Amino acid sequence: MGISGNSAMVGKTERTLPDRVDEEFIVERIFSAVMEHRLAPATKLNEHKLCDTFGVGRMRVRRALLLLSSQGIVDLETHRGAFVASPGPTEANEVFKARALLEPAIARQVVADIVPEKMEMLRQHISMESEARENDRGVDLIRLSGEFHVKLALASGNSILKRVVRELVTRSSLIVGLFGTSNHTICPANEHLNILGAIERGDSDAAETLMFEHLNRIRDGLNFSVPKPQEGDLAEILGLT
Amino acid sequence: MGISGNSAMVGKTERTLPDRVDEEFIVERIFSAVMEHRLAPATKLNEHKLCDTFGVGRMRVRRALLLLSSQGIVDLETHRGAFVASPGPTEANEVFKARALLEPAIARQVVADIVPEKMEMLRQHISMESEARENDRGVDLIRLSGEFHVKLALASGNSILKRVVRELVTRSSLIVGLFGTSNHTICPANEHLNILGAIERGDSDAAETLMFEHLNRIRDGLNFSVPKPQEGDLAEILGLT
DNA sequence: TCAACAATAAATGTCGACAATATAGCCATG
DNA sequence: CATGGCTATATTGTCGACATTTATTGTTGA
Repeated sequence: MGISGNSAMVGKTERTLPDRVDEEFIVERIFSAVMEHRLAPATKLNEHKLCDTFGVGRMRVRRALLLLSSQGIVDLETHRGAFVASPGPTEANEVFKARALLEPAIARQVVADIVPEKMEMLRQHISMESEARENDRGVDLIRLSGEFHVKLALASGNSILKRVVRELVTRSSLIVGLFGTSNHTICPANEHLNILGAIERGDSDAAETLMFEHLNRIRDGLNFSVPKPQEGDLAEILGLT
Repeated sequence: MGISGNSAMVGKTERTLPDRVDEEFIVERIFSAVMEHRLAPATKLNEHKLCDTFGVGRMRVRRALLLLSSQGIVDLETHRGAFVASPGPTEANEVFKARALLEPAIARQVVADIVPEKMEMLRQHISMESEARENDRGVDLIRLSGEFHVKLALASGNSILKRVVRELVTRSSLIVGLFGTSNHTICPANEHLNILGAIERGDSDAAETLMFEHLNRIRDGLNFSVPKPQEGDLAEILGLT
C-alpha cells in the first residue's frame, strides 16, 4: 500500500507518492525522518515494510539502505537487517569534531562570496525558525534548526560541502535524540540569527567564531551517560504528510 | 576468471583474490586504480567484466558501483552503464575549494593532538615518497602523493574526516589526470616534507598555511582548456599486482 | 517455574531468467 | 560516398523463486 493509483487501499489514509520512486527519494525520505526525530536510533528498517510503504520492489529498497549505510545513517547487519544507526559517545564526538572543523570555515567562506539572493534565503529560513519556535511546533523547529546548517553550506555554492554537511547534520540529529537533555539544548534561541548577522555585516571572524561556539554549545548540552530506548510504526513514520 | 582456486584458468597470469570478496573490496580496488591513474576518466566499467575480474556475482558488482557513484567516483547512466567519472572544470573547482577549506584545518588539528606513533607513520610515508621520486617510479609516486593527505586526515584520529578526504583526494586524482600538465605539477617535491616539519615543531599556523598553499599550487598547475581521451583493458587494470 | 531444546516462522542473501533499452553493424537509398 | 533507417547484438534493469540464517514459539524435562 502507499502507492498512488493503487486500487486496494485498506486502513490508513492514502498518501501521494511520485510516479517514479527511485533510491534517492527513499534516501531523502529517511534522511528527513531522522532529522525530524521521527525515526529513533536502532529502529529496525524492515525491507518488506519499506517496499509496501514506498510501493517499490525490494531491490530499490536494498539499494537505498546501502546508500544510507555508506553515510552512517543506517547500520547493515548481515542476515539481521537494517537499523537506524545508534552512535555511541565515541562516534558522536567524531561527528561534532568534524563539524567544529568544517562549519566555521564554511561560515567564513560564505561571508567571502555571499550573493543577495542566498542572503535572502537564509533570512527567510531564520524567520521560519522563529515562527516555529513561537508557535511551539517542536518537530518543525528541530528540522529547521538542522536545515539552517545545510542551507549555510548551500550558500557556499559548493555542492560537495553541502552533501557532507547534510550527512553530518543528520547524524547529529540521531546523536541529539540519543543524548540530548532538553529541547532547549538543541537549538539555543538566537544563535543562528547572530551568525546570520555576522555574515550580513561581512564580519568573517565573528561568523567563524560564532559558528564554532554554537556547535560546542550543542555538544556540551549532550549527556553521554543516559541512553534512550524508543519505538514506532514504520508506515506511519515514513508516510507522506 | 580471476578467482583463486578456480581450476580453469586461461591466458593471463592468475591473480590471488581474497576468499571472500565483498563490496568494500571492489570499491577499494577501484579507488586505488583511480588514485594511481590506471583507470582513466570516462572508462566504461562493464558489469560482466567486473564480475569475471573479481569472481563475484552481478549483485555485488552493482552494489559496489552504486557506492562508488554516491562518492562521485563513478557516473551511473541508466541503461548505459557505469563510467569512471569525468569531472568538468566546475566540479574540479568545487573539489579543490572543498579541500582548501577542509585540509588546512585538519593540518592545524593534527598539530594540536599528534601522538608519536602517528608522527612516525607520517615520517615513514614521506620517506617512501622520496624513494619513489628518486627511483623514478611514477605510478607509486602518484599514489603516495595522494595517500599523504589521507594519512594526515587519519592522524587527526577522526574516521569521518578520513573518509571525506579520501573521497576528495581520489576525485582530485581524476582531475589531475584530466587537466594536469606535467607530473611535476602534481607533486611539488618538498611540500609534504615542509608540512610535516611544521607539524613536528608544533607550528600550527605554518602547517595550516603550507597546506593551503600546497593545494592552491596543485590547482594552479591545472589547465582546463585541454581535455584528454584514453583507454585500457579492465581486467589488466584492476587485476592484482 | 524455569531452562534448554526443537520445530516453526520470518527475514535476509543469492542466483537465474526475462524484459527494456542502447549500441553497432548493415543495407538500402539519395 | 554519405546518410538514414532497420535489424541484430550486447548490456543493463527488474522481478521472482530459492537458500540461508535468525528470531519466535512451543514443548519437554528437571
